[in-house]
Amino acid sequence: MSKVTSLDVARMAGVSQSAVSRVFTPGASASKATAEKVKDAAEKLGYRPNPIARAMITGKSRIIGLLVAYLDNQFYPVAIERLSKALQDQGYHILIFMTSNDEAEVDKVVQELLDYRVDGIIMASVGMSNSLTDRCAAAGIPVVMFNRGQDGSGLSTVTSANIEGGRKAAEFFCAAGHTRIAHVAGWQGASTGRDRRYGFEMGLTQLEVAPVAIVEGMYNRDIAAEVTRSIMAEHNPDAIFVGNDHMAFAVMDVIRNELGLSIPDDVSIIGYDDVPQAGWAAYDLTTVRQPVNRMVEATVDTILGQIETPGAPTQKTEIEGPLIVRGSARIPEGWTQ
Amino acid sequence: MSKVTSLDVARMAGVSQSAVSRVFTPGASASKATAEKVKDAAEKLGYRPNPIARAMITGKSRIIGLLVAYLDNQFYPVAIERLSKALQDQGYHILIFMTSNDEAEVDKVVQELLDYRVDGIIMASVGMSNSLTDRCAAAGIPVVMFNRGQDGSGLSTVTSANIEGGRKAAEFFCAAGHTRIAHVAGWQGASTGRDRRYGFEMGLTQLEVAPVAIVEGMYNRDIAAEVTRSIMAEHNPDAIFVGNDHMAFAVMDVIRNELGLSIPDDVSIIGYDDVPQAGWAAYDLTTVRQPVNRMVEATVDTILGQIETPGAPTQKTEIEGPLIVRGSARIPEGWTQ
DNA sequence: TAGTGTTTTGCATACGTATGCAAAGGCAAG
DNA sequence: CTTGCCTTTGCATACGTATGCAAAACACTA
Repeated sequence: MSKVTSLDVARMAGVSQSAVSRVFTPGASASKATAEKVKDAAEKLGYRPNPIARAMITGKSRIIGLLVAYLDNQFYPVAIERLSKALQDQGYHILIFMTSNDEAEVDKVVQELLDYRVDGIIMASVGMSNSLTDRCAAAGIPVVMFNRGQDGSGLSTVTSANIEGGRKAAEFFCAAGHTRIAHVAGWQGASTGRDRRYGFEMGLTQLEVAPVAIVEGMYNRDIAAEVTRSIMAEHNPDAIFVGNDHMAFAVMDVIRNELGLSIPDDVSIIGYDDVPQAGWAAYDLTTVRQPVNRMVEATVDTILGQIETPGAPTQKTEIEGPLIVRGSARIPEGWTQ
Repeated sequence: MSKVTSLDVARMAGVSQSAVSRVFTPGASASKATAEKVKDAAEKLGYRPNPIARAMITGKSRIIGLLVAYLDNQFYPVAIERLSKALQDQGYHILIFMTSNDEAEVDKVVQELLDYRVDGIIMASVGMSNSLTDRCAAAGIPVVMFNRGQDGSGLSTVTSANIEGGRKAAEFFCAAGHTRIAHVAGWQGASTGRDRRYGFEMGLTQLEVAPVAIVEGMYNRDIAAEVTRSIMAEHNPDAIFVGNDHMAFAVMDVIRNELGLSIPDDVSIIGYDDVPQAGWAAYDLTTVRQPVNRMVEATVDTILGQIETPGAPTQKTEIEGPLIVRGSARIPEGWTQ
């Protein structure tokens, strides 16, 4: 039974409870001798400090709350895996919550996280009401938005260079000589969706090409498939930039298997994210990579920085990702970059 | 600042701190009148009970530890999403850990969970040393293995009917007239891998068919691809049963894109799990479904049951799943089931 | 040896809640 | 009005640790 407390250890080692506490508290003063005695006794009794009691005193739980909206888009499982490992290495633990993007639900969940006195909150592709960001700030709990910006909130964010990424897709299509270009955009309620679209449109404009269609796919597979059917029927595009890989797979399925067209001979496709499946032979998707590793690294650095240095300024990190050229989009002649 | 305690509420409501506590403790006695006063005051002050302090007293944290090994196999993200939502609905929270299947690492992580006094542990496709199961039992912390059996451990398990599933694949292949049948098995260190293989072999034996090859794919995409190349070169099978969908996609990629063969004309493929991608047009995979919803339901019921009724017997739940017939395997004539 | 500065140690208390116990209150039957 | 029973309430304490404070031990110099 693991009911052994610091007091038991103290008695066995012949010291006070405070001494035991200090031995297990990094940065507290304890002589070499007592540390030895205490560690021995602790070992013998199988003592381990109780994190709950510790959190009670210090107000620090060494727990980080993680909110995630989607798990069907492979990008997030991968990111979570990395995040989780990185934080574990730093001695933090993750309290995970699945939530929709419904504001009321998010607020409820965040409130629970605040109750738990988590040391920080990471929101993966989830938005947060302003009243709630205020509450977090008031409680001194740092928040980092992963793969999502939030204007005017003063929160730290980590994203890829979405505008630039959208522009890259536009340039690649134009360089390959496409003229009937469409865009199945991500949810316009999210900054990623807006930025990629904006960058793409801007890129086309600069090259003096007008898109034949831009429709919203909501980052949802079924909706993406549905709008693809309409776009193809109504505008017959020869190139489609899709707001993320997850939707791009649906778009490709419709084009190849329902319409019997060939990719990239009839239609070129570019996605966004570079999830693992994008590299699988069945899709072989040309896509703008979001550098998960570096995004995770930045997220962890940011949140730990703010935890350890309260009052540190928030950071907005934007990480550039390359266009990964595979076989789903026609390759411009002489393309080297 | 959310530093308002039950004492503050008590003062405002003109009652004792105990009264406040009782109002917020389901099943404690409090009169209608004081409940009213207390709730009003709490509302006004923005009071919320501190779960940490509560856990300190009761020894119950309302946190459940979740260990996961893989997230690249889509089956687990989906399961986690369901698990998470179901437990949230019951007022539990999830502390999630990513871990390899390395025993030392698992033990370390579980020890941390024990430190946190979690109310229960769910292990998704992860094994646990016997010394550790003993420790959990001693600490009175129930453990449920999700999608993994563990012989002789006395732990509760929730799996699908893997042996039966393997047999279904064998019968389907034989009914379709396949004669050169192979199996890319899952990791034989896991009960799922062993059971599916055993059921498959048994099914073939009963129909008096001998497999041309059985090799281990380790539930790993790259390894599965590699063994597929060997199998195809050496044994030229006309049907392959693959230990899970995740590997099956790799197998299909190799067969279609590297070898230029047709599925199912040249080779029939059956997978296991029925992950969302299996239904996507690019793969259209015939597969044995693991009924995630019911498995999650059983897992939640089991663990909550054991939490609420300490000393309740462990349960081994096995849930049968149907063969989902799609286009990746030749369909036997007159197949109706 | 005395004196000074630096560690180390123990004591006591605090963190925010739940709960056993006994006192107080409410209500109905006699 | 008393008796008895059930409900509600407050008091006090406990959970397991961290930490400010002052006493004690130590190290070193003069």
